Parts: sequence; structure tokens; C-alpha cells
Amino acid sequence: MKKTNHKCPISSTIDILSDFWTMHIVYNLQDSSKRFCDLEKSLEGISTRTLTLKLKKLQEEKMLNKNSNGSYELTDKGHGLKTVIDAMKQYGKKYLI
Amino acid sequence: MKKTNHKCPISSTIDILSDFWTMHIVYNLQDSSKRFCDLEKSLEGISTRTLTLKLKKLQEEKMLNKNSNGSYELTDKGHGLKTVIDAMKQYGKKYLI
DNA sequence: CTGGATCCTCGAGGATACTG
DNA sequence: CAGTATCCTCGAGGATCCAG
Repeated sequence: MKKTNHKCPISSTIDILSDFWTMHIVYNLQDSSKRFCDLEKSLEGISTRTLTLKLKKLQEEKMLNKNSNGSYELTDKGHGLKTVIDAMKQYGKKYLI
Repeated sequence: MKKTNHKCPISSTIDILSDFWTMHIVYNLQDSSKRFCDLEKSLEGISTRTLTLKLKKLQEEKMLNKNSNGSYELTDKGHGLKTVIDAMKQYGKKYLI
């Protein structure tokens, strides 16, 4: 994945979202916090290594954090992606499938 | 990039968008059609090979087509992504940068 | 200018085994 | 359960040269 240096809202957002798993993870945490093994089950096909890496990266980016009972929950910054996810959902329904 | 088989609106949309250049290309064609060389200039850093490949793939997906004067323009399906792009722009403005 | 053809790099992600 | 550590694969994308 590349990194754009110029600070454009679109480019910055694409930088974060343009890998396969990130959006899936955020999507899966939208309604409730989940533990590692639950995420592993929801995200069919992800490897433990990748899930670990993505969760770590998302924590560094302040998109989510791990709470006291060990489950992962979105921060405000993570929940902010809901509008993007909703737009994608609408698009998928209308033009794909 | 992976392919999800189960037909979920979110997964299908992510399948299309989860590479670095696709969204940038659609974004660049949103307001006006452009020729190959113009896209090459706008999309700083893209190689001719990659641009060719992405344009071909996007044409196969009916997201854009090449018109009579040789420039590329979005189809309705391509323009449909505007809502997603707008959401990303808003997100970027609010939480990133 | 608009690509096609080749070759090459690099990193995302998988598989597996292991630990607290 | 929740990871960590290794090793390995595979494909996205870059660089370059060439042609219509």
C-alpha cells in the first residue's frame, strides 16, 4: 500500500481503507465490541497473524481500543466510518449483487 | 486482493474498492472525462502499466467507458460511487489531516 | 499520445507451530 | 483463548522499452 504525502481528505481516507481487511473489521465492530476469537469467526478466512496486525494498526490509528474485559471496541474515530460504510452498503445494494 | 463469494453489499463493494488506485481514478473522473495522459498527470506516481490495467478493469466492470474522442468517462454505475467518495471526504476532513 | 510486453520488487497476507 | 514467531506465496504495482 502506498502513502500519499499531500494532505487531501480523500487521499488520507483511501490510505487507511485501501486494504482488504480494515473495513471488514470496522464493519464487524460497528454494533458491538468483540473479542479476538469472535472476530476471527466473523471474518471468514483471516489468519491470526493478519488479524493481530490489523488490530494493532487500528489501535495505533486510534480507530479502536481494547477494553478491560479484553474485547475490542471502536473509538469515535472508528465509529465515524459509519457514514462511509453506509454509503458502501447502499452502493452495493443498488449496483452490485 | 481477495474475493468474497457470499453476496453481501459491503463485501462486494469492498472487493471493488480495496486497492489503492481505483478510488483515485473514479474520484478524478467525477467531474469531467479525461484522457489517458491527463489521468496520468493527475494520479501522481501511477505507472502507465497500472493505469492501463485499472482502466481496463473498470471498463469490464462497467464503471467507465471510453468515448469517441478517446477520453474516459464514468457510467452511471461509476457515478454512483459519488456518495461513497463524499462520505470519505467528510470523514477525512473531520478525523484525519 | 495511448498504450502493450517484460521483467522485477516488495509487502500483504496465509500456514503452521508454539506459549502464557 | 489470545496472541507471537517463522517461513512462504502470490499478486499489485513500478521501470523500461517498444509500437501504432
